Formats: sequence, structure tokens, C-alpha cells
Amino acid sequence: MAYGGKPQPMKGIRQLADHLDISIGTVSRALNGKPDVNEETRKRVLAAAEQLGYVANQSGRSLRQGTTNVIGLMIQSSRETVENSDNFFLTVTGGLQSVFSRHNLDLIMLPCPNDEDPYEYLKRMVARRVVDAMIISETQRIDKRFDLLAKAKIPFAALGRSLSIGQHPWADLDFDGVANCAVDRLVAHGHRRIAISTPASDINLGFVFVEGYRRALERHGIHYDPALVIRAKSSEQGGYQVADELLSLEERPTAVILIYELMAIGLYRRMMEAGIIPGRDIAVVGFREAPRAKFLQPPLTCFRTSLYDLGVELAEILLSAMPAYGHIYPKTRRQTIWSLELIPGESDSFQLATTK
Amino acid sequence: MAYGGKPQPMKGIRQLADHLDISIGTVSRALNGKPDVNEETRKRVLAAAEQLGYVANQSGRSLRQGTTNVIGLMIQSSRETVENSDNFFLTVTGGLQSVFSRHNLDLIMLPCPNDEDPYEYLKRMVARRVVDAMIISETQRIDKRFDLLAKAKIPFAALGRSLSIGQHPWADLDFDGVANCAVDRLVAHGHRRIAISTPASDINLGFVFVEGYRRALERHGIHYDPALVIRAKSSEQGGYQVADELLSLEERPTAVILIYELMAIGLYRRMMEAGIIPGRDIAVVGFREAPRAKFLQPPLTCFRTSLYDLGVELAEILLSAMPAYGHIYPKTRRQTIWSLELIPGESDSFQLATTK
DNA sequence: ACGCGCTCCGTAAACGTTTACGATACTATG
DNA sequence: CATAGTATCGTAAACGTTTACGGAGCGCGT
Repeated sequence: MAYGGKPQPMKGIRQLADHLDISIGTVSRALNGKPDVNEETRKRVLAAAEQLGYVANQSGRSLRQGTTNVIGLMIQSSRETVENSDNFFLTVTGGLQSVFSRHNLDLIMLPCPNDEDPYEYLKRMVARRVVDAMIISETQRIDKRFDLLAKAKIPFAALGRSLSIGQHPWADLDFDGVANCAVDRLVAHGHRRIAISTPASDINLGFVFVEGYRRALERHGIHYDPALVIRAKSSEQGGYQVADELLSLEERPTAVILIYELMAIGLYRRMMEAGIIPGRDIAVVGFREAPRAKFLQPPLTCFRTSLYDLGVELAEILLSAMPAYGHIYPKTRRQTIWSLELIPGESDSFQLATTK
Repeated sequence: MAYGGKPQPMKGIRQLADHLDISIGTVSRALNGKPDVNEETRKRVLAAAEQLGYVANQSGRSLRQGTTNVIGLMIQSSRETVENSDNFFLTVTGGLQSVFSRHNLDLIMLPCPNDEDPYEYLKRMVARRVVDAMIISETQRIDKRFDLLAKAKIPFAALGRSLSIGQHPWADLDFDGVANCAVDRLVAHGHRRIAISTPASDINLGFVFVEGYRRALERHGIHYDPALVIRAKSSEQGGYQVADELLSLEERPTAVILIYELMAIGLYRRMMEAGIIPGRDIAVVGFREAPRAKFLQPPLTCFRTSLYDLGVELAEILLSAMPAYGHIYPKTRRQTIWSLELIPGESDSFQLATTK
């Protein structure tokens, strides 16, 4: 007598139970695949849920379970990043999700507003307990967020290294390896005076990049000259500015390594304006591969990698740090340096004539 | 006697209340700025919350209130989009947040996994009641998501038009306006045979784009030839392919309008390979402005707009559709076409000699 | 007949908030 | 002094789940 009426408005598991004339507990067990339920009734419950479009309210569930089945990826959308992130995050996200979805985990991206302090933003998100675990990106050289997450006892992994990172898990592009390879290549072509560009901000990858460059120079017995380290934004304008600064140096370098491929556009233009031809008068090496690198004339020498696979790796690293999944993903390789493959172009392929 | 011990582990408002020797209700009222609380005690509560790092558990709060203070932005991260979205979403997101943050609303991005049906994904997210309102993007020509959201009675706005949109609010780039302007310009330069590129997928913007193009042609008394509408991916490779198809036409067009600026890179290259010089032998007009458009030789004629401000507009449109904010944002202009400004380059500036 | 184990299901407590309601103390007013 | 009004606070219910616990029914061996 309780059922048979018009379809109730479906406000929760209560209505579903009433409709089936079954207790609320049994419905919950049936939906969640618990063992203590007849296969026959489980089928009925699942069918009714499908038909009535019932999906468990997330708030109620996570309040009870203390878990949300959500992983957060924090990004700082609109600072310097927005100029150069390209599809970096979306591609990495694809890899992350391919792993998470296997475990019924949902990934959400948490873009920190540009008028809010990233640390405070993260604190807020963490304290609200809206995610089970966290991935942070664009790590600073000194980054208080690591302490915050550790103290909050929330599992996390970082996309990018940091001095503050300790034993925490991370994955990062091989910035020093790339810088190293670029220097080797340039030195082999006869260059001794090599400039490098790095972001103006405190993002750690810049330091790692320059550090790899410095060590490579030392290995070749070349003096490290801080004047050749140019801080600039990772954009076309930044590249233009780098060229500007290089041109103003009294002892002009014969090669330059850019931390972001897009900068080559501006650099090429400024050099051309000054009558200096990239690939003939100055060697240029970029960083990540991108379509326009192929278009530049001469084509830019740069480095390729699969950001999707980097996402896969990072997801596994994070899961191995989560108690509930630690048994599936071994605790090995919790800190991964992601290598890139050299794509030789023609922007640095000339042999330097011994000048001076 | 109840307090003064060591700092409790701070599990919730309960501990905070105990620590202050105040009732749990008063603490809640104090934190939420309710009137029925002494200013003196409110200060004590706020101070203690700050000191102990208390932030309300989101699950408990939204379970009780039936509201989450979260707006979702759904994106399909890794389909065709990932090739061409550039920083489109991150930039729009910046604008969205600048509005939402004024109302203590948090924006989260919900990237639909590429192996999941977007409709099912959205259904899941909506049913879980994890957001108060929703923004959907990359709208298809026929898009079932509108029905879904309307039936679920969840406020929403769309970034992009659709045939399924009815009276629902949206904001969209002025695709037909751009196509219109491009045709006008090309016709003024003597072109009569004008090709256009459009995405291969069912995303609606392609249809709007071509429709604007078709109407502009008609206005000039030019026959609309379906053979000149080339479907291709919005990437460099897509541009290469467009050029390929144009070259294979018996009656070759003298101008081409691209729906995505990046395609110009591939198109330029393929044209050059065939000995055809863009800006001299064929006119090219691109769509959104991007740094590389300036670098292309000859510079690409394209269109500029502020995606950030588009985000601001879209946020206001959404808020005006939410009951709790409708009184702040008037119900006017719930469907907005976002205009773009022509950036003349040299890729289409030559006057066509009357051939044939 | 009895007890035991097993399968299946209902009951109720608990998760952390917010908020309607009532209680208390104090002030002002007659 | 009695009463009404006001400011402040405590109490408890409610939100929608999950899950520990116990109970009912049944089959089976002794």
C-alpha cells in the first residue's frame, strides 16, 4: 500500500527504498556491492535506481564515510602560467584520469584565483575536506604548501620539484637533463659563450634548469657567467626581451637556450630586426616541442615528451601514497624525473667559426 | 574545567565549541555572520578558529544547507579540444573567478575523461549534487546535456550555442560575425571564390561559422559551393590538410578562412611547398589572435578579443540565472554574442587581379 | 525436537553542520 | 513592581548516507 502511487520526486535513498518496499539499509548495501544481499533483490534495486535516476548524494556519503573519491589538481590559472601553459595541464590531466577512472576516482581541477594567495587557497580547499588527495603544480623554489599538506595529513604528490619537498612524492620534467644536453650539443658545435633564459618568478623549474646548465658548463671547463642568465617571461614578448638583452651585452653570446619554445618567436624576430640570423649567426635551442617550432625558419631544435604519460606516472605515484591504494601501486619510484627526447632542428646545427 | 588541556586534534566545530566553552550553535552563528551573537564572543570565536585552523567541513555544511557554494565548469579535456584550446579555458576561468569570488563561490573544473560519455559524466556530477550550478562548454549542435540540466533543475549557462539551447542562457564568440567580416573583406579585395575550414566534429561553433559565411556570400550574390567547406582538425596538421584539399580542387579558390589560427601554420607550409605564396597567391584569414599569428610571414589577418572578459560576462549570466543571486544581476542579456576585433595582417591585403 | 550455522534484511546510530525554537537575563516602560 | 521587549545563547532536529548489530527464517545434522 505504500507504493504503487505516482513516481515520487526522488529525493534520496529513502524514496527509492519506499518505492521498492525495502529497507533503506538493504538498498544502500545493494548499490554498493556489499555481500549481505540477495542477488535477486540487488537486481531489483539496481534496476529501480537506473529507472528513477537515483545517484547517491555526495555530501551525505562523504560525511558518513569521511571520503570523497575525488582527487584535486591545483593550478594557478592566471599568473604567468596562463601565458605558457598551452595545453600542458589538459594533456597531463588526460593521463591522470586514465588511471584514476580505473579506481572510480574523479579528478577535479582547482584553479586558484589570481587575487588569492595560493597557500591560503589550498588551505581552504584542504580544510573543507572536499578531496581525498591533492596534486599541486607549479611548485616554487620554497613552497609552504608542502608543509601544509603534510601537516593536514592529506596524501599528495607534486608536479614539479621544490627545495621544500623532502621525501614527498613528485614527478617533474627533466629540466636539468635538457639543459645539460643542450649545452653538450652547443659545445660540440664550437660554442663557448652560451646564454640561457629562465622565468622571472620563483617557480622552481627555472632554478633546476639553470643549475643543470651551470654544471654542464663546468664539466666543459667553461666559466659560468651570471650575466648570461636572462630572466624573462615565458612568452613571445619574453623572448623578444631576451634577444634585446643579449644584443646589449658587450661580449655577445653565440648561442642561447630558451626555457620555453614560444619565446623563440619573439627572439627570432628581434634578432632578425638586428640583422642577426638564427641558425647562422646565433644558435637557438628551445624546450618543449610544439607545432610552431616546426614552422619557425630555421626549424627550432627542441625536446619532445609525452605529457599524457607523465600524467599516468604522476597518478600512480599519488595512488601509491594513498593508504587505500598503496597495496596496488608499489611504493617504489616515488620521485620521478621525466625525460625528453631531442628533436634536432636547424636553429643550432651550424658549426661555429672560431672567432676572436 | 572542560578546557585548558592540550590542544585537541580539531575534528570539527564540536572541539572548537568545547575549547571556547560555548555552545556549538553559537559558534556556528558566529562564524557565519548571523546576527544573534554578541560581537565580543564573535571575536573570540573567530580568533580561536583562526588559531586552531578550523574550517567548516564542506560535506556536513552542504548536507545541511543543500548548497555547496561551488560552480562547476565542465570541459572535455582530451578530445579534439586538447589540440586547439590553447589557454582558452584557463583565461576564461580567470574571468569567471573574478566574479564568483566576490560571492564566495568557488569554481572547479570538471574534465570529462576521454573514455567516458560526456552526457553520462555530467549526469553523474549533477546527481551527486557536488555543485550548485554548472557551466558547460564545447556545445554540440544537438546536445542532450541541456535537457539533462533543465530536468535536474540545476542552474546553468553554456559557453557556446546549440540548437538544443532554447531559452537557456549562454555566451558565445561571434563566429558568424567573424565569418561575415572576413567574407566582406575578401570580397572587397576582389575575391569571389572563398573557401572556409570548419571542425570535423559536431561541435556547434563550426556550423555557426559556416552559416555566417554562407549568408555573407549570398549577400554578395556569390554562389555557395559546399566543396569549398573543408572539414579538418583544428590543428597544424588540419591546416596542412586543408591546403592539400584546396590544391586538389579543379577550380582553385583564391582565399581561405580558417576557424583556428594555428591551422595557418600548416596551411602556409603546404602552400609554400606547392609554390603558392600566402598573401600573394592566396589570401588567408584566421580566427583568434595568438602570438604566432604575428610571427607568420606574411602576418596573419585575424580577430582579437578578451577571453577574460568573456568569462566575466558568462559568470554574470550564470549568476542571474541562480535564484540566490538573481536580484543582484538583472535578468537582461542572458544570451550574449561576444564580438571580436579585426587585426589586419598582410595575409589577405593584396588586391586580386581579375583572372579568368 | 533441538541447536547450529547461514543467508538475508531491518533498525538505529553516526558523520559535521546549520537553524528553528525556546530559554534566560537584562533593560525599558507603564 | 509587573510586563513587554531585546539581546544573547543553548538545545535538538534535520540533511542523506553508510554500517555495526541483531533478528528472522530456513535447512540440516544429531
